[in-house]
Amino acid sequence: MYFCHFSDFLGRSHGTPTYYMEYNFGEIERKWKAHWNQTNVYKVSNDTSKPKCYVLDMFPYPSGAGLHVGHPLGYIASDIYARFKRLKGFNVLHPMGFDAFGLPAEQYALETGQHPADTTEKNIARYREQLDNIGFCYDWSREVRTSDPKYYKWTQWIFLQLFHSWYDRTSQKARPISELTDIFAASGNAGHQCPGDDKLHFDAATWSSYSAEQQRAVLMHYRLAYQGHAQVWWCEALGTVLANDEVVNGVSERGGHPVERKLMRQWFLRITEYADRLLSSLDNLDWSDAMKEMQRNWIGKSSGAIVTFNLSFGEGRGEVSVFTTRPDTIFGVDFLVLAPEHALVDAITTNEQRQAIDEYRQYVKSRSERERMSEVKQVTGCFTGAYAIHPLTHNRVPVWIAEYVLAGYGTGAIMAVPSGDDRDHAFAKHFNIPITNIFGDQYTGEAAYSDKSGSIHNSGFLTGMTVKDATEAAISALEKIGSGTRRTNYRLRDAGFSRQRYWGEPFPVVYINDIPYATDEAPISGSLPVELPHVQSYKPGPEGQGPLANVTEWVNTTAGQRETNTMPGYAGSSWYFLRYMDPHNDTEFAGRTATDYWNQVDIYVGGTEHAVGHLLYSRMWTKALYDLGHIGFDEPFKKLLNQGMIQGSSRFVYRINGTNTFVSYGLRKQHQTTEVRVDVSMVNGTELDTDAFKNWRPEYAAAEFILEDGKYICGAEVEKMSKSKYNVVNPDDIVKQYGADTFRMYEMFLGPIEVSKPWDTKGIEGVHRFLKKFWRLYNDEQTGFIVTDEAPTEAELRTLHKTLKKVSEDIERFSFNTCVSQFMICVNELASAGCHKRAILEPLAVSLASFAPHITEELWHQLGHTTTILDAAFPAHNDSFITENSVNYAVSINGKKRTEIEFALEAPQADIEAAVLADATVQKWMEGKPMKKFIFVKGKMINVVV
RNA sequence: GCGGGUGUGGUGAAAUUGGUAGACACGCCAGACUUAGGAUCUGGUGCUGCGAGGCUUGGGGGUUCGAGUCCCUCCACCCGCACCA
Repeated sequence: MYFCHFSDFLGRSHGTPTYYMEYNFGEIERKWKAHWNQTNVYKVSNDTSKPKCYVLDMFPYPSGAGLHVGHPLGYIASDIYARFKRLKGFNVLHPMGFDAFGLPAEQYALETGQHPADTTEKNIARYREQLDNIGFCYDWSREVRTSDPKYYKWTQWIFLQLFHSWYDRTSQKARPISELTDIFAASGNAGHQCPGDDKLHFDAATWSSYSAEQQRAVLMHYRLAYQGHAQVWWCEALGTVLANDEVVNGVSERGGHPVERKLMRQWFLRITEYADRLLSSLDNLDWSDAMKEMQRNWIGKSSGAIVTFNLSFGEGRGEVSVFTTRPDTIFGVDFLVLAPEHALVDAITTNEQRQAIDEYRQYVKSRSERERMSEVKQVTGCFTGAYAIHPLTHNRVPVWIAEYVLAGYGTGAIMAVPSGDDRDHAFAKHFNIPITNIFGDQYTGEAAYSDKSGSIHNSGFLTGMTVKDATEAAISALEKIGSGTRRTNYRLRDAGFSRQRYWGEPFPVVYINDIPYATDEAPISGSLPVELPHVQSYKPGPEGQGPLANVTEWVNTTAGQRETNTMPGYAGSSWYFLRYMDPHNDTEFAGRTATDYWNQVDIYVGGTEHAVGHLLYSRMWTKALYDLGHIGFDEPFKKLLNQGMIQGSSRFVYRINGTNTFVSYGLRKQHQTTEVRVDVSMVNGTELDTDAFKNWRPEYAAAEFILEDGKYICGAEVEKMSKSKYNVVNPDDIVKQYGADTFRMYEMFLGPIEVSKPWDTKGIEGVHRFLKKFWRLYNDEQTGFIVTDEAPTEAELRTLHKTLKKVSEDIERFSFNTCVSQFMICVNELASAGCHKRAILEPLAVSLASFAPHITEELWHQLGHTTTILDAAFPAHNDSFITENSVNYAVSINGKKRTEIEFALEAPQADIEAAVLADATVQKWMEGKPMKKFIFVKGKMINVVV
């Protein structure tokens, strides 16, 4: 039997397979994919005595562009891990789904005039096809789509749980709001400071005297999902609200229209109540330091004090609070600075300063946030004319406003200590404000001393103390006179939860007389889900409202008007890992038996781009559901693995300016040229297929080329893989050409999973050759199946067991590239030994099965098995086959390796020492000098010191 | 500026606890089989030197019998945060 190699290389079918004597990946993969599909091999049961393992991928947003070779990197890694754990006897949950709601789909729909439901459906079908092509072991019967009403019913339900809950700071957990009303009726809010308004105090009698509406308004300040007001970017020309990243340089990204800040009523999640728990429970997670650090930065905990200063402005009196992380520097305060937007500015500005202040505030308004953030060097500010009274020294200190103080952080006001803070120092120098030195010789007068070591000087009762002691002493002193209090501040803000969009989850909320009611409480008492109405037009509603505001028959119910905002993209993704556990449950978001069994995600694989968004929100939702008793764990993802990006490798040609002639890379310097990107599919390595280039576009049809060595060589550059850079490689093409098994292994072979690296299609040949060589251990191209029952040699057993050991250890530590190397070493050794023995090849096939599932399933059946290799057991390695009884020692003289000598492993050190010293090479390098020391590390090396 | 990470041949990389640096591949060179080779196989390939040898893990310094690995310092690049009080 002779096959045409050429067609084989292209992966074409041979018609009737007479059984694959040579590796015909196309037929093999087609056959087993169909078989696995028919026999439901990937279906996972919740009902088993096996130990569980939950392996999760970050589910994709199905964009119109489809997958490129970079996307599946993490999916392949998790698939290998999931298959490996199954072979190791675990019940493995490895699901996949789609994050199908979102802004891009709505945008794409608006642009193309298709309904987002239709485009999303199409995109998912395409993603599914591409994923299936790679041979993943997902249990598709558990698929979730966030845009499916059966799914978002429970997203809405969880929102209602948050709406009906408050955070008890004493017990540090969420509790039902009904318990809070009981507390208020009994003792007012004295024991539970209001998180939405810390000035709100009432006793039981006052609470009872409130009207039902007033009580609801108070409760809104406590709810975990609550309504408040926030600034959004409003674009009059587009008639819509824009996301932060849709606003570039103060105008809309689309169209460049002017935008303005607009205050709108919005839903929020009170994630700030969870700040401390989100921070402290990071310590127990098996996440990378970088990832934990990003979350810590985002939460931004800083401890210090609130200090209150009395104010005097002309005849007026008042007070202002500042937040400081350095209460120990209180005696160094030379002035206060308020944010220009601070509410007090108008009131305290004196008549003499009013014009200057108004002008300065006008100037600040004209500055975009981007400008305010990027210009760090320039010092600006304006004196208000008001003075503050220092609470300890009773000195008068001037009150300024400056753009470097932000309204939204702390209290929007600071106490400036120029001798201890760089920005305050620069400000004082610029405006000639006298500087009080509280650091003695440590402060030079040239730059602020912001170091926290050393001691405090010139500071009354704090003088001589360390920073730490002075901080404590200052806070107690301020507390005693009622001018300050200890305070922990967080950078973290409550999460905005409203979007003025169509393609998202509707809120289960109805307004009666403008007061929001949950649909599951009286007087609404409706049921979930609140379905998103299918509409033809989803243009923005009036006055910045979402498109749903136009659907009056949906908005107006007998009880009242529906909320017309929708939930943001992260709503559905904050809990999807729970739904996979029990995806068809109609009565609960997931049954408790299921969530108790599957518990936390053991390994979560995804990119770093979700470091703070998705990963923080899902942690908060998990904690809230845990507090309310719905699940039994309060962290969702035990271990996190961040895959690196696969970058594109772009190719360039060089057009001689003003001509249609292109010059090869090496000769381009001899001409004035313009760099032009070309599609990587037309380039083999760096050699351009000039005919393909001519056919690419009409304007290149008559292109001419200046070649070097008869070839046109392209320039190359590594950059992000994207359509616009013409460097996208589609996994479908690679699978067609080399097969899914080769593709999977090559992605893993590229390097460590966490590291970003460029895609290079050329390198795939090595992995493909490996699989062909592996195949030939089992099959001869002329005679077919050649596996024998001969007894294996010691060397063959050593090769096998070394491989089993390394591969099982490396998979556990997610080092997949080294596994592939080890398989190559193993197959190279077995091929050289001419090994075709079942005792070696059967376990080897199982060990490779998680990397190359198709070829190993085929060989498994050739070996006579009738059940799937997925249900085989991963062969245990036996150390006794691995240990060698002699070692080739590296022998060094003074730490430099000079020779190698072989000794038995158990040889006594004295014998070895004698033999080494007698060795001719050793004697030559010792140059007759006496030996000082003999270092012998058993099994490793020998060093002679002279 | 702060925090985190990375730096090893022409290329992707390996070296898990300090113990033979460059495994395994790509590419390249030479050869075998062949009508042919994008099939398969064999040998070579860090740099330098005719050679013995010398040099080599971003640069410099240190600890050690021994450092890619530990410590100090400097440099470059990537990621996150940032007039954050």
